Amino acid sequence: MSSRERDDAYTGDAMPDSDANKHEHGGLDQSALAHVMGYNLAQADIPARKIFFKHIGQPLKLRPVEFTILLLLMSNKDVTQKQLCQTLAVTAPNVTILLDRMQERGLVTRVRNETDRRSQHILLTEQGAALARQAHETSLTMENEPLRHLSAAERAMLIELLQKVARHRRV
Amino acid sequence: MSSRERDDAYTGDAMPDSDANKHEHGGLDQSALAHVMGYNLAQADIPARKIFFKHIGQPLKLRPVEFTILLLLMSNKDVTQKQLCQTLAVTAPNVTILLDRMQERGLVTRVRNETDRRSQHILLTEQGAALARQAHETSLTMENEPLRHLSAAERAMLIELLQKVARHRRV
DNA sequence: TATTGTTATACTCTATAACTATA
DNA sequence: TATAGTTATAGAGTATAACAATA
Repeated sequence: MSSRERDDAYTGDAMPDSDANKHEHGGLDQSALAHVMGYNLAQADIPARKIFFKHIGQPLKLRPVEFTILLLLMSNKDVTQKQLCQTLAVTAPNVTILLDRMQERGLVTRVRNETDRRSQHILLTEQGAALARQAHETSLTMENEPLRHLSAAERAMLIELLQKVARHRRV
Repeated sequence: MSSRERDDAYTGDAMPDSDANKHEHGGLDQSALAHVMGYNLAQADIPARKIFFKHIGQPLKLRPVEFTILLLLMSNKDVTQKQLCQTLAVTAPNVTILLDRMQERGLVTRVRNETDRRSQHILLTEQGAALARQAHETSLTMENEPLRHLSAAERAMLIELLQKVARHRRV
């Protein structure tokens, strides 16, 4: 079956620390998976989540999705739950539950949209806005140290490419 | 901060690629989040998961972690549960449950390590090896069409950068 | 004493179906 | 009829603590 058939695709990557597909965490050869986008996303997500929970998740008592919602509300007016569903790829019932929790915590309020009373606009409270600002501030620097082995250009490139992947999903 | 500072990005909808942080899915301005690695990973993961479930998850009845385990077993000998824990960042009890399920399904067997009888080696059965080969084969091409808007160089670069992020996590 | 793996358990996350209220 | 949101519920994923066997 030759799990080595794609090795050439990774040679000559000109990276300083470019070992082959071996000796990662657990010392397993990952060559059969190296080409799968989803696998690499999951692997990169491990340190990313660790960083998030250390700097924002635990100190501010925020889950990733809650953090995201706060920051989206910070930059957008008249946000509806439907919009959050689409942006976050979370189902409507789960957004309802998330917002219930955030509302009980005094971070957001829901205001019925008077032009279409089926929908509601989600608003940050004073407290929610303050927390959003604090989380945003923290997020600006928290990844610097753990990702110091990536140059600024590499980080910018990585984010650009991730957005290119994300942008072209159909809904 | 003014939540309206990026309104100018509103204009010029229906652009192929070059738009700013607006008009993603749900039409929300994501500028406050655009710099956060974890957020971009999550966004890119949405289409990646969709691709996986369409081509492998549903037809082969495999979850992402099970797929990963199969392919790791395909390329590695004498794999222990401990190694899987470290590579996948999954806790020991959950690896136990995962392997129980895969064993019941006839995909793997566990063989006690005779040099250190605390550990076991996970082996693919005939059936498991066949499924692994099939999944691997599918994984080689399944992302081509949905990621066609990324050039080969961009995909290679993206994967390389993701691995660079992943490689430097401590355990 | 430390390590590998298991059991028991609980908590979170996510998904679906059925419902309401509005349009 | 269709849409925004809710309720109820079940399944999957993930985490911790306590334990057994082995080193």
